[in-house]
Amino acid sequence: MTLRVVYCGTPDFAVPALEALARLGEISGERLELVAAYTQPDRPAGRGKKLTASPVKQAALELGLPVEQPVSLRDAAAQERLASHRPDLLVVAAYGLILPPAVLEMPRLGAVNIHASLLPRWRGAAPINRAIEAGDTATGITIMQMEAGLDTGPMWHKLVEPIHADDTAASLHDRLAPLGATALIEALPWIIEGSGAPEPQDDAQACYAAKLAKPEARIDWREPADLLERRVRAFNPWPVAQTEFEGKPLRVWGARVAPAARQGEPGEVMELTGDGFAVQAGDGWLVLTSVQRAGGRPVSAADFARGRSLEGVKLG
RNA sequence: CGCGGGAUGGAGCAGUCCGGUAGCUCGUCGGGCUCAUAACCCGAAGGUCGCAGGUUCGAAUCCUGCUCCCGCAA
Repeated sequence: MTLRVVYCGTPDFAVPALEALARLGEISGERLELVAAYTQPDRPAGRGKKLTASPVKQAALELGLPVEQPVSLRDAAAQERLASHRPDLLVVAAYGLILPPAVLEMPRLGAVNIHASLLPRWRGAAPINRAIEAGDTATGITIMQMEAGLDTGPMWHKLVEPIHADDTAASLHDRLAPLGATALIEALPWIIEGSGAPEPQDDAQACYAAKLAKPEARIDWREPADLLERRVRAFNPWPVAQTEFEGKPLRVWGARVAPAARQGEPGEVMELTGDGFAVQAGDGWLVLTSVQRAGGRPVSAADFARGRSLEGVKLG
C-alpha cells in the first residue's frame, strides 16, 4: 500500500516539514510517496524585480519532486490537474492559496495543515508575529484537519514553544519551522490510521492574526514603550519597525524599554545610553539599540550616534 | 533594462556641487589628574579616500567601466 502525499507550501516556514516528509520513506507500514509540491507562482522580487522561486519550490526541485504552481485552485482545470496526482493526503503549510471544498474533499484523508500557533488562538496569516506583538509567553504548532473556514478545523496535535523576552519573529520562526515538521511526523500515524478523533476548536477562544502590512511598521511614538518594543521584535525580519530621521526612513532592529527619567515630546531623543539612545514614547522611554538608515546596513545604535548630535532631535 | 542611496585610518560620519596631498565623534596605545572611574587633561600611532582606466601641473573631489553593500517597490 502506498500513501500518495501532495505538499502545499510557499515560504521558508514550510520547508522543514517538506524535507522531513521526503526523508520519511514509510509511515504506519505504508510507503509514503511525495508525488508533487504545490507552491505559489514565481514572483518578481528583490532589486531588479527578477522572477524568484519560492523556498518550497527550490527545496522541491532539489528533492526531485514535480512542482505545480497554479495561480488558483478554484477552477476545474487546476483541480483536475491536482486529481491527476491521485493524492491520498494533502499536507498544507503556509501555502497562501485558498483550497476550495472540492480540493479539501478530493484526497481520501483530506488535507491537514501545519499552523504556527496554539489554535484556536491566532488563526490566520501572521500567527508568529501577532503572538509576539501581543506579549504572549508561549505559542506553538497545531496540526489540524482543514475545513472550509479559516484555520477552524479540528486539531490532531499540538506542541508548545515558549516565547522568550528577546524573541523576534525571526528567531521564533526558526524554532517553530522545525517544530512544525516534528509535530506533523508525530501526528501522521493518527491521521493515516484515523485513530482517535481530532479535537474540535472552541470558537469562543479564537482570535485572529491579521496579515502584516507595511504601514503598521511605522512607529507611532505616542504609543507605550512596551508595545513598541514588542512590535520591534514582532516585525523583525519583516516589515521592520520604522521611524523617520532627517526626513528619511530609519529602521529599528532592536530596542528595549526604560523608565522615563524626564518627560519629553513623543519621538524626541532624550539621552545617549551606553547601548544606544533613548526616545520618548507615549509611556516610558524606548531605547533604540540597533538601527538602519536608508542605504546603510544595520548598525548598533551606539555606533549610529557617533558622529552625529542626536539629543533633542525628533524622530517620527 | 523598475526607482534610489552608499563604499574615506578599528567603528560611525563630514569633506565630493565650487579639484590643490584628509577632518570630526569615538575606539586603541602612552602619559597625567583622581580614593576611584566607562569621567577629565595632554600626547601618539593608524588611511595608496572600493577596484581599474581617463582628463589635469595636480583627483577623495571631474569622466568612463567594474565589484560589493543597502533603502523603496514587489
